[in-house]
Amino acid sequence: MDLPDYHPQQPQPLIHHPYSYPEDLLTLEGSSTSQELRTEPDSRAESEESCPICGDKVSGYHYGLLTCESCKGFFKRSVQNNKRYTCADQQSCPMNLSQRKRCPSCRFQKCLAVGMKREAVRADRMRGGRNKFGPLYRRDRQMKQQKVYYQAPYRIKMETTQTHRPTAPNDPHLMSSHTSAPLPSDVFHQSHMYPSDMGQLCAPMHLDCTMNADRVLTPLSLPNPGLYHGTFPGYVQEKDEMPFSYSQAPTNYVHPTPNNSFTPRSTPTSYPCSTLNSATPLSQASTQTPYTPSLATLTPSFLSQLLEGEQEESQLCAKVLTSLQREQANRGKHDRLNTFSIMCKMADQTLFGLVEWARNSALFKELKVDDQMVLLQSCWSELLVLDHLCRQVTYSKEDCIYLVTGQQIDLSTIISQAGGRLSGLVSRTQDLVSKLRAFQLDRHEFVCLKHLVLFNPDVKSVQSRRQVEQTQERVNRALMEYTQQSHPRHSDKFGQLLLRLPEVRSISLQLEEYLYQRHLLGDLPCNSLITEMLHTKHS
DNA sequence: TTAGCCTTGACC
DNA sequence: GGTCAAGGCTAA
Repeated sequence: MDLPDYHPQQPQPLIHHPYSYPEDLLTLEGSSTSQELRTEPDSRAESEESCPICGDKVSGYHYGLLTCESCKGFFKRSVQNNKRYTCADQQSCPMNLSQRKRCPSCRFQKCLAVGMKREAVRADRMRGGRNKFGPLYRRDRQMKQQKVYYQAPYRIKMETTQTHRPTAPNDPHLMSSHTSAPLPSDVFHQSHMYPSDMGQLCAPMHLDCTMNADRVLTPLSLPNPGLYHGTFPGYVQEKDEMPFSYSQAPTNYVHPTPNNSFTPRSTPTSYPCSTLNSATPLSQASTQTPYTPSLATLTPSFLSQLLEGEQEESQLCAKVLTSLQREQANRGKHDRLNTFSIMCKMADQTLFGLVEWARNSALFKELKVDDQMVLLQSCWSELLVLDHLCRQVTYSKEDCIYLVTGQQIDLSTIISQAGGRLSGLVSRTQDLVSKLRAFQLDRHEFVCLKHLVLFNPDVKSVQSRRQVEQTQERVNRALMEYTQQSHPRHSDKFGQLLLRLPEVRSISLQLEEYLYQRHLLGDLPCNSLITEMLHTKHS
């Protein structure tokens, strides 16, 4: 498999500099064997570190971070001469020691992306002396000397900005050991509604639960996190891993406040139109054929019930964390998951949650099991993308990506460390996040979009096509009525939302393609639902 | 144009 | 006076 931005033959450099990085490019783009390439923290002198731009030997701090001499010179020339480069390709050229000269555009972009500062190039060209970054360089050096290496059972090798601590799981399933708690992989097993081949795909992982349920992931803290650059994580980062420790969840902990005024998932919904009070029960309504839209009688209850099936973010977070902790606990000290694998596991657990969500949907339950299967098989990646979008719009800060585990990662970090293919995917998704933010999308609308994606009558081999079609029309109508009433001044919001769905579809297809290629390279974790979904589709 | 080496000068 | 991160020089 030829991945233009993936170069396993050229191990990417191990890096560490004051502004945050995944310790190695392999964490996001590398193969699952990347751990073999890593060295122990602080085992190398600063001069032996690798340039975050090209991987060459670092010669010192230059314009904000540790870089090699050539990238220092390149950046200086570019800024001093006000260069404007153009990439002849797709702005995703590989950047390493042998290829750094090929595309100055991508090189300069990477310089900026990893944190080199234009303002450190002196306008007056005065030589010598110190610049304003001196204290920052000093502090970074001090931090490098600290050998704080927390022995957490689970580490994520990526610069993150913790924005909240998830609530402790209150789901009794999560509190108990694996002997009694159904693993997420049992979602299919327990349903007994899918053919055996589907069930076999999701064999339990037999993981031990080694952590207390009331422990949560928290970042290590530094005395003066505010002293650092905005992208700096604010806590000690080892060269090759981003440590997390477990600590007791504070009793007064509150889940992060959504970025906008969303109605919490579990909170009873209110509607802008007071006339929308009576409701047709979902089960009754779904049996109506043909569906006759009735604004005054259907929408509120219909939307409420759609929302009822939504999973609490804190519960999902706890589930994912528990699963990851089990996984790590089951692994040896030298067999830790790399970041890409951790991301896959997160996505996998999220997908289990989405399958569970669909299964709990009253509308979905009314479909034949075979139809349920083909619909889920068709739209799983779209649901993942929508779920991700919802999380970003609700919780993430600008220029950050909010993980299901509650951690935030600077977008620049991801873009700079991921290969072109993945960073392109991330950028595309972020563009969509921005658009949805502008629309002030709320949870009602998201849940409608999820249902619209799920109930796709165009899926091949759907038997009860008419039923799927009617449900989709019904959700469609509910969304339209809701947007008209909740945003009367934005008359076209409904249409604008629907226009985003092809982009969701396109991103999801790109995601599938990317994941499948990584799967062929052996980078995807075994026994994952995502892998099986990919297999089914490609078979 | 690149990149390795040199010079400079404020800060410690 | 040493350090080191700026800018400058120059061979390739």
